[in-house]
Amino acid sequence: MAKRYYITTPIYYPSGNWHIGHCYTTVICDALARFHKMKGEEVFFLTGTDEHGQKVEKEALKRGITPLAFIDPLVSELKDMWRLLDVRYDRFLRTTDEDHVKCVQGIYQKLYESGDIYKAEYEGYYCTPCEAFWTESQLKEGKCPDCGREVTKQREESYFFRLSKYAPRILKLYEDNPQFLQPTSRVNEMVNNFLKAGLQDLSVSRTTVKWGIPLPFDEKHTAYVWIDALSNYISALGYGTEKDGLYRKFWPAQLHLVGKEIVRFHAIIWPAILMALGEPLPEQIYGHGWLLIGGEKLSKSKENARPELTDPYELVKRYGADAVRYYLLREIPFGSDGEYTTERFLLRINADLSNDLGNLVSRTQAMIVQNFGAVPPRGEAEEVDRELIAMCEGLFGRIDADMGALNAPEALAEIFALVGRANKYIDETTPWLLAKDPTKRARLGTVLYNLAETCRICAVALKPFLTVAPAKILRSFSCDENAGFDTLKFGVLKEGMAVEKLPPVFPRFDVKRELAEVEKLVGTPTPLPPSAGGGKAGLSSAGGGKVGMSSNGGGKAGSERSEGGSAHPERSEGSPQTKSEISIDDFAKVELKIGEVIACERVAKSDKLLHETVKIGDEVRSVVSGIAKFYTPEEMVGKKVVVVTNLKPVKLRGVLSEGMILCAEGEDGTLSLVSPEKLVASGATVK
RNA sequence: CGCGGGGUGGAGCAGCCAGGUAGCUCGUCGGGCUCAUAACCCGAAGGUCGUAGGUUCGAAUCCUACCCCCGCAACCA
Repeated sequence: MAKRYYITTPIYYPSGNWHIGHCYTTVICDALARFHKMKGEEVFFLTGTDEHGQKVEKEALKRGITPLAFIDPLVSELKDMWRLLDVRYDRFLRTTDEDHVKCVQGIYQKLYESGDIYKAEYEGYYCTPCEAFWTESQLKEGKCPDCGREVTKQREESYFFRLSKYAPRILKLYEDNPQFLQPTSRVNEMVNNFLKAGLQDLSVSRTTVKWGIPLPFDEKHTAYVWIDALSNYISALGYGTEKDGLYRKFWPAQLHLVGKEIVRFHAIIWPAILMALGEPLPEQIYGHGWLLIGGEKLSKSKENARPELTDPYELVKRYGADAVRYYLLREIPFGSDGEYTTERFLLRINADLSNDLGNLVSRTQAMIVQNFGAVPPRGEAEEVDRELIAMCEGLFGRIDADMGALNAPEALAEIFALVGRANKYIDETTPWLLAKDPTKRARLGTVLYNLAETCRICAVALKPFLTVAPAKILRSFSCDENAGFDTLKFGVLKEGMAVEKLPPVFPRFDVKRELAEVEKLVGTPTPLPPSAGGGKAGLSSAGGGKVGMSSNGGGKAGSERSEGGSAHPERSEGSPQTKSEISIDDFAKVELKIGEVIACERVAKSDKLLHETVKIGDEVRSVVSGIAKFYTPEEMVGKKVVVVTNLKPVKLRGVLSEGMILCAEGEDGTLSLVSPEKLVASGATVK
């Protein structure tokens, strides 16, 4: 029986902001799935969406539509994105799918009956703004650990999962099984942060959220979104139903690939649930790093942030699925965070795909077509040939080892080492000289055969990673584009097979021109880092935004909230510093007035915030600003400042802020207040 | 003493766990080649491996202390 391989992505929370981070996780999984399929294994690749929870409920309510009406378009967008990137999953699970809902209910029922889920009063502390319950031990100095605001004691009825009971077994699991959680640094994180302190029983139901799965034994309660979400890994296979053939075949999974921010749920809660159910545990949880967007890291200075094109749709449209897949699989250092910039992207695909691989195919095919018209006969191998052939023969073993360690960048490096070797081989054997000497025709044939065969082998090896070009290359050598890894040996091409000269498989991009166009597309021009570009007056404060790779959505790690992953609110259209052109009407939406600071104090337990009382005409407002590092409360008093007066009020550190004071931000991040040049009465309009 | 990651030629990184000539990609400079997508091949320059001690015949690697950067916790409206 064929070996089986079950691999999953997290299920994604439909926030309406599908970004390149989602692509990263999913493309790696897709490459792994394809790789194992090509090895002849039976593969099941699962992805999907996590659709329940308070946040969706609220968003839908806000729009006056049903949750599903809100979610459906987002889900089809996501599926479109996978189609664009040639991601081929075996199932796309939505947590609103009927079979999933039934399965989750079954899980609750079973755990309830076994006593692992029990009903209790949740005497907790409620933080109204966060809508979160906290236990006494979770509080920080008696305040909400999430936002630091006051909490009130309340009781809520809730069902609990006996997570505490499983802590020792989970610790032992890590010890006995170093492969279970990777990279190993994550193990320390789990052990130090959570397990050592001892686990609390986990509240696994909500009465405040309606958009979710009702508990079978108590309809007033809705399933906790993380239990709902995690269950997808087995519900997708029909766990607990009569049709559990897939489950029996594929469970336990070989790999749950997740972003590092949700490792905790996968490495602690999920195994505990499976233990409680008496089911086998997945073989491995891998917590990958994040893709950082924009900017050449550096300090806090946000001036270095460059506008980057990161919209996956745009990227694929512009550069093709292969280029995007290649970059994601090749450039991000394995296991750690990586950084995306348009420039690096372009340099990478130009250097590897166009210059090395595409050009190798071009020159090989050109010479074959010019001199033979088809695959030439293969003669006696010389020393140089043998070196190339040996490298071809050993290729599969090397990439198999790399992929076994989930190391796609290294596997690709191996393939491109062979591409490089072949380019060098051309210089060593100088086929264009051989072609001029009729007595060397046999040797020429051998050289070109070796090159053609190397091209074919590289194409086959690249198939899990790239989905367009390898097939094209294989067809142009009259080879089966569906070939598996069993063809990764030297000598498969036969004399006389037709060879077609392809147009450039990967056309080169003019980096300078692309960068300029991307800037135009995304917005503001790039301030050259070393130049004295000066500061920017900005409403915006976020710099190079970080994009969470694959937030599963059920709230940030460490919190008990059910509100759902807002892991990447920073990036809206384009990059934060990049504004597109607007009309005067758009500008008119912002109401700016002159205000006078009449009182100012630090915000308690905050190192960045000042709380100003600002007089704007007859009105007095409370405003909080993140400028404590640059201005003392004393010097603020009496200042005339520009205030955005129609901004939606928010609470920062528990203090109400009813506006924003404009500042210019210097190159080093220093903030400087913007003030009227001449004497103007407070309340005056700024336009 | 909150948790975690990191500091290696101009840029991005590997090497560290198991100490033994500091390596890769890109960039720069020089040369070669003309089959090829101004691509390809060769060579060179460029490094106090964050700092200071220690262990050792020998330290980027092991130990100790310290400095700096980033992320999270927990705040830039």
